[in-house]
Amino acid sequence: MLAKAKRDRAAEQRAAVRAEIVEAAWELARERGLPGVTVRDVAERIGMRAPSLYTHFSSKMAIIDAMFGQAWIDYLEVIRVVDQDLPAHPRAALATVARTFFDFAAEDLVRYQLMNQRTLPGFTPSAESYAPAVEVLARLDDTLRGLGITDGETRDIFTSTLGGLVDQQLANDPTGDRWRRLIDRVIDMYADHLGLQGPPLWEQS
Amino acid sequence: MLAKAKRDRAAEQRAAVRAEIVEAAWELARERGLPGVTVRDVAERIGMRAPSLYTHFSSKMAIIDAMFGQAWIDYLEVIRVVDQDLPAHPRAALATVARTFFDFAAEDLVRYQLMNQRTLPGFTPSAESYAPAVEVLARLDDTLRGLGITDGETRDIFTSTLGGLVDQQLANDPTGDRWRRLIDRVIDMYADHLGLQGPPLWEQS
DNA sequence: GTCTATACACCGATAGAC
DNA sequence: GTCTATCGGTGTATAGAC
Repeated sequence: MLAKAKRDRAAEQRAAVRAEIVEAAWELARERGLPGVTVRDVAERIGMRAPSLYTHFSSKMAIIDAMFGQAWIDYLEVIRVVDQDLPAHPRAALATVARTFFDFAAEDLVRYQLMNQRTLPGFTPSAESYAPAVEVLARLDDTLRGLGITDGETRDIFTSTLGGLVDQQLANDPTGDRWRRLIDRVIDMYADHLGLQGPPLWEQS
Repeated sequence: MLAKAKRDRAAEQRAAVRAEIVEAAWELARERGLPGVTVRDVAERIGMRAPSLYTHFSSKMAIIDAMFGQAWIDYLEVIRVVDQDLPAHPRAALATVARTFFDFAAEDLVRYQLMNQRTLPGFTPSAESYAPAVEVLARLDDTLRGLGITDGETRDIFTSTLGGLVDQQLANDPTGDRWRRLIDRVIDMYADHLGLQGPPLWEQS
């Protein structure tokens, strides 16, 4: 029993150090982009030397992989909360889903690149890190099914249209809201295309 | 006169070498991604040593900048041809514009990343290299205006929706056509939203 | 587990001979 | 204009002392 408790404390300590490493890696990524994350600098930021990190991660890619997984887990937590009280109005529900995704993405360009774009040549997420991404998509499917959207192509149009707004925002106006302001119009356009009932979110002049 | 002719030949030679360098850089980028483009390897590919490249480009970034400019010039040439006989039917014209962009983008993932995404930390195109991109957007404005689309937001919806299809295609199904097949549906959705007349491109079952 | 020291490969860029 | 040689730096990763 004593031994058990001791092992648990050690495991907790190791997990804490791992989290500290990943957090430092995120800081560097935000400041200098994903390629700016180097083992040396991550170690320095938490008062370690580079070789010490290899006690906790087998390689730099393992650190990136942990960042990828954590980002999707963070988003999963966000939508778990949001999904609990989506508006009853279908268009408003779609707009809420869209705005939640948009804001999470726009909040952190580097995180979005890591999560959704193939920006790191050679990086492929591990099955473990990919799992929360799969769950996010499954939940989105559930939500859309609740609104009567069951067709795969129709779902693809939703995700790609939304992704397009995010991409343009991040690429061309990273600190503004030029494309965010279009969310309601785009949701109406999509809802009209589906024949979703209810008043439009956006009033054309 | 003789001196003039001699200078011209020298200038042509220099331009040819520059083009050769840029072409070799593209080959490397396609094979190994944009970060895989190194001055050494570009030089080796054309039978030179790395320092010799600095006779033709002041830095590696200058090479990337030339690649950026050339990519947009290439696309400009494509749409100059396509614009000459766009279909009379407005929806068909939109679909042609969309398919032209989509296919050019999907043809070369790395080129698309360089042209349209902020994937290289620290790279900002020079004014000269950016000029053809501006002209492409101006021509798109002309085309859309010809279809009665004059509002900036409405234009932004077109470009972002189209970009979204491309991004999803490249990120999730780079060799397939899962999102390309949605172009007609998406164009109809957009045209319906605008109140564009004419029969739909895509027949819902 | 963390450290120092270091290996090894690679990078962009420059100096100076030819 | 191209070369050889090299600088000063980067990177990931390992060996071995403590």
